[in-house]
Amino acid sequence: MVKVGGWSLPNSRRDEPPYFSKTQLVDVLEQVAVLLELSGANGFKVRAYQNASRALSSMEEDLFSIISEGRLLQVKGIGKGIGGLITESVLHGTWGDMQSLYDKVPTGLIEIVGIPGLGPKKVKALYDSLGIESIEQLKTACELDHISSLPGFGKKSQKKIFDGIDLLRRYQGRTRMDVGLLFGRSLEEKISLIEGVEKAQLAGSARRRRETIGDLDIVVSSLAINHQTVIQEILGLPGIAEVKGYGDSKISLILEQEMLSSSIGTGALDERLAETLMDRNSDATIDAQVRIVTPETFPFTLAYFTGSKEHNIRMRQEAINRGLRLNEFGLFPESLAGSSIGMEAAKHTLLCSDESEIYKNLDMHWVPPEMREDMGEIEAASTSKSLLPELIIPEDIKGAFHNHTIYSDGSNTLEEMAQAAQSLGWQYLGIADHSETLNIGGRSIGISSNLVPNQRSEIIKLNQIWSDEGVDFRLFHGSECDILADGKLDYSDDIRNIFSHVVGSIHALGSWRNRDEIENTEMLIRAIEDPTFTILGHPTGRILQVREGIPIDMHAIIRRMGELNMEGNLKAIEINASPYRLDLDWRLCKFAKEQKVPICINPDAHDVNGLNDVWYGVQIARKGWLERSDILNTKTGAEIESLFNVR
DNA sequence: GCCGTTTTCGGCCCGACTGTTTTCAGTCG
Repeated sequence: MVKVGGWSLPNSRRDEPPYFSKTQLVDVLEQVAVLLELSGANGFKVRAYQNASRALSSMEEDLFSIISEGRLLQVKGIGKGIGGLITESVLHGTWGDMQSLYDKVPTGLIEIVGIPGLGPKKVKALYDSLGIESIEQLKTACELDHISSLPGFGKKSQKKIFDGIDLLRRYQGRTRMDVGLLFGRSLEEKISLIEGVEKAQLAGSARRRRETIGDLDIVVSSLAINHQTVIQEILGLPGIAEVKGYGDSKISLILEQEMLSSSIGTGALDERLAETLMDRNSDATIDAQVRIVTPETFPFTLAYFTGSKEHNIRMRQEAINRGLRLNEFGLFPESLAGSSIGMEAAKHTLLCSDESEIYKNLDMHWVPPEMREDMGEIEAASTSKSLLPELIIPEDIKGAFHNHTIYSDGSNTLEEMAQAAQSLGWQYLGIADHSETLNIGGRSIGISSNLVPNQRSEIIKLNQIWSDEGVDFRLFHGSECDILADGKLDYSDDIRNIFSHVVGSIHALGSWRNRDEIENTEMLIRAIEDPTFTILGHPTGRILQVREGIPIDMHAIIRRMGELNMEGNLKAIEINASPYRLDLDWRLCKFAKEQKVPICINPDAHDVNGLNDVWYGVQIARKGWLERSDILNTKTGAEIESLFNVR
């Protein structure tokens, strides 16, 4: 989904190259693709811009270096045309004649393509014939019955557009992973219990563990003779706000809160979340697509609706390379399928009892769902000895380093937090309360310098008790220390040296937002280089669906941390496991691993229940290709003690 | 616009669904 805000070419805040950052280029290329589409450009050209944007965003090296060294055109997906535009903008700060494209397309059109059923072609037709360039105008045109007589439109289209405008207004966009999974598992469970259902499995972005989920996809396996009764049963389930449509093999639904209230057998974690949602009297809903297939077809359909679009494209290409064709019903020789399509073509499918056999027929190892994003997994799975990592699991976690108590803005005591950690089977808990300068809304939140020793002695006392009792558990006395606008850390050097570990975090985002990426990166690196600095907390400050992170070159920061680690320091980076943050972004995890920067999965808990959030962090780590050995909090308490500043 | 055991043009992933048409274009995932 394209954001409408900031729909213009960026101006540079710098007076020397690089005038623009990679992130800015990624955004511009994506916008250009949309504008081209709306102005009726060739679809393949549009895709070229999308591909180039994607290529840039997954590029790990510094863009300016690549351009300076003349290596830009070696990047797959960037050719002469787009490469020239990128080079011009970065080196000279200008955008060629791109401004004319921006001028040509009214920004209102971008909003209009968000209406379900209206794509770029139809939006352009409305603009060309009726001059419609805003949602308001479109609504009026519907009311005046001006749409239905247009070629290619009709009465039904007009009504659909009119209803769609309302839908767009209510449309919440994507749903956070925790909430989406809650709905998804609940529906999955209810369908599984229906008679005649062999299996119901969540697919789509929920199964891939994206940090936000668009709509839910559920694939249901059932013998053909049972399909009709199963469909009727599903339509009658509680918690369905609306049935958008259904046929012989597919149901499209909108789920509402009641779906959660009657859920059974979910863990304590999910029950609490369900309660919270109900308490807030939230009107959150989520769309769900249910596909009913036969047991033989199930693995193909599951794989098809699990892979990201990009992963699936690559998979189909792998099939083509072997004289095969892959669709949601099977994998079959092109020669036998001929001109038939869909289920008919799949009559000749190779039999696969599960997903792994589909991959095997394409000479690949099975790829965990989280990794199906075309981020290198196809290549890694295609080698004779798999290069896919053995992904971390939640049970590997032995503690966490960033948690709050009543000393700052937490709501439980040291003892209560420790007890909760012990009941999770952890060997340690890192306390990292806020530092002195932090105040939110004029209220001071952090621990003042003179109170730090109090917390220290309380922790020493508790640790002594466990040690005496022979309990393998300890608290680490750390700090979530503010990184100030000039890159200095809060507290004096003396105070910071008291702590076993320092989680450096940015909280006062204002000045960081008003600076460019290059300056922010410089300041943050300055903070990281401080000898007392241990862990970078919620690295970009993003809050999912609320605010973007600060402009920052994460690749450069991770590279620098890697260098410092090579010099014998311990500089780690956090995956903040709060489902509303999930920052570090999963796309950067693999890079951090390659640069030898350890990752911590930190729940950032503010109460005893918050510790459970670690589970979401593990999902992100899996998505980011991380193994047990990449994660700092899979180490034992004794190992961490020897790594930290513990005296 | 990008790409290439088919090096400079002709491809570029697959299919369902919808509504408009009367064979298909556009949208969606």
